[in-house]
Amino acid sequence: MKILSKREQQIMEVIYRLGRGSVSDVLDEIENPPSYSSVRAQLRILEEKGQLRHEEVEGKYVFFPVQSRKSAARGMLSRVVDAFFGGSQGAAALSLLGDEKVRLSESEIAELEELIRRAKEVSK
Amino acid sequence: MKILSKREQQIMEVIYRLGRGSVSDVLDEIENPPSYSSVRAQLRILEEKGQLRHEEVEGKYVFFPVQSRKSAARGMLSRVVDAFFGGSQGAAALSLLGDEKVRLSESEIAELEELIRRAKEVSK
DNA sequence: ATGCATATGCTAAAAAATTAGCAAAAAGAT
DNA sequence: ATCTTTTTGCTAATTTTTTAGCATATGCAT
Repeated sequence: MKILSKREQQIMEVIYRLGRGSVSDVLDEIENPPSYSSVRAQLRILEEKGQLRHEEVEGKYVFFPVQSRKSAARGMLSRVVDAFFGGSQGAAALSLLGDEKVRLSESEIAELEELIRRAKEVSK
Repeated sequence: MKILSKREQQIMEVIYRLGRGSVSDVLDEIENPPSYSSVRAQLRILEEKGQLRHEEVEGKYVFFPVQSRKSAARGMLSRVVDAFFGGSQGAAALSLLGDEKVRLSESEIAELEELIRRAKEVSK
């Protein structure tokens, strides 16, 4: 996937956080926002670039990502993993989980245990 | 931390991957590279912005990041976690570990088990 | 010592990104 | 019905980013 400009990235992050949104929705989520016009232009550009699509809902355009949140997340994570963890997803995951403030839910713990079980199977 | 431009990001990623590097080192790591001059200018700008420092080694400048790899990694990860996982580091870690291609080393497995033990303690 | 390769410093040009402005349509309120 | 608000379409101006160019210094080989 092509690298996006700063503002474009910011807007994509908003869209992924919201799931979908109109120009105003996006505008409201931006810290020191540019004009309504500018946000509009960015959304149009992102649609041209194939990152977004829109549908008309009650007279206004609602934008949503073409790529699923999951696959976009994978893409972003793998970039960080490559740059900072030498491509090791395990190391990156440990960095995330090693944070003091992390609190895992029961189901997350269960999933982790399952993953570990499988990892052990594989390495046998 | 201020958001960097596309080229600046690309160069920071190279620097973090390499640990440190001269203009040529960085140039060699870029796919469709601009001129030597351009890379030089970017490095200078990144130094002005406080992202990099340099020292002179055998007549040439070697650039290295001001922020440690670890803390830069945390920053990048937390951005992705916020945008795509609603701030849940656990969910992000599971996404990383859930990848089919992941192969965990024995020590990584041990660390994970230790983390889980502690997580269970906390939730008791 | 001359020429070549590889550095940096500085600056200006070119390209891309970002923003705002104006016209017009549609929806809602009075 | 008219006024106000919110919307889109289009376009132009501004700002930032990205790039290259020229002058100059240094090390190395001839």
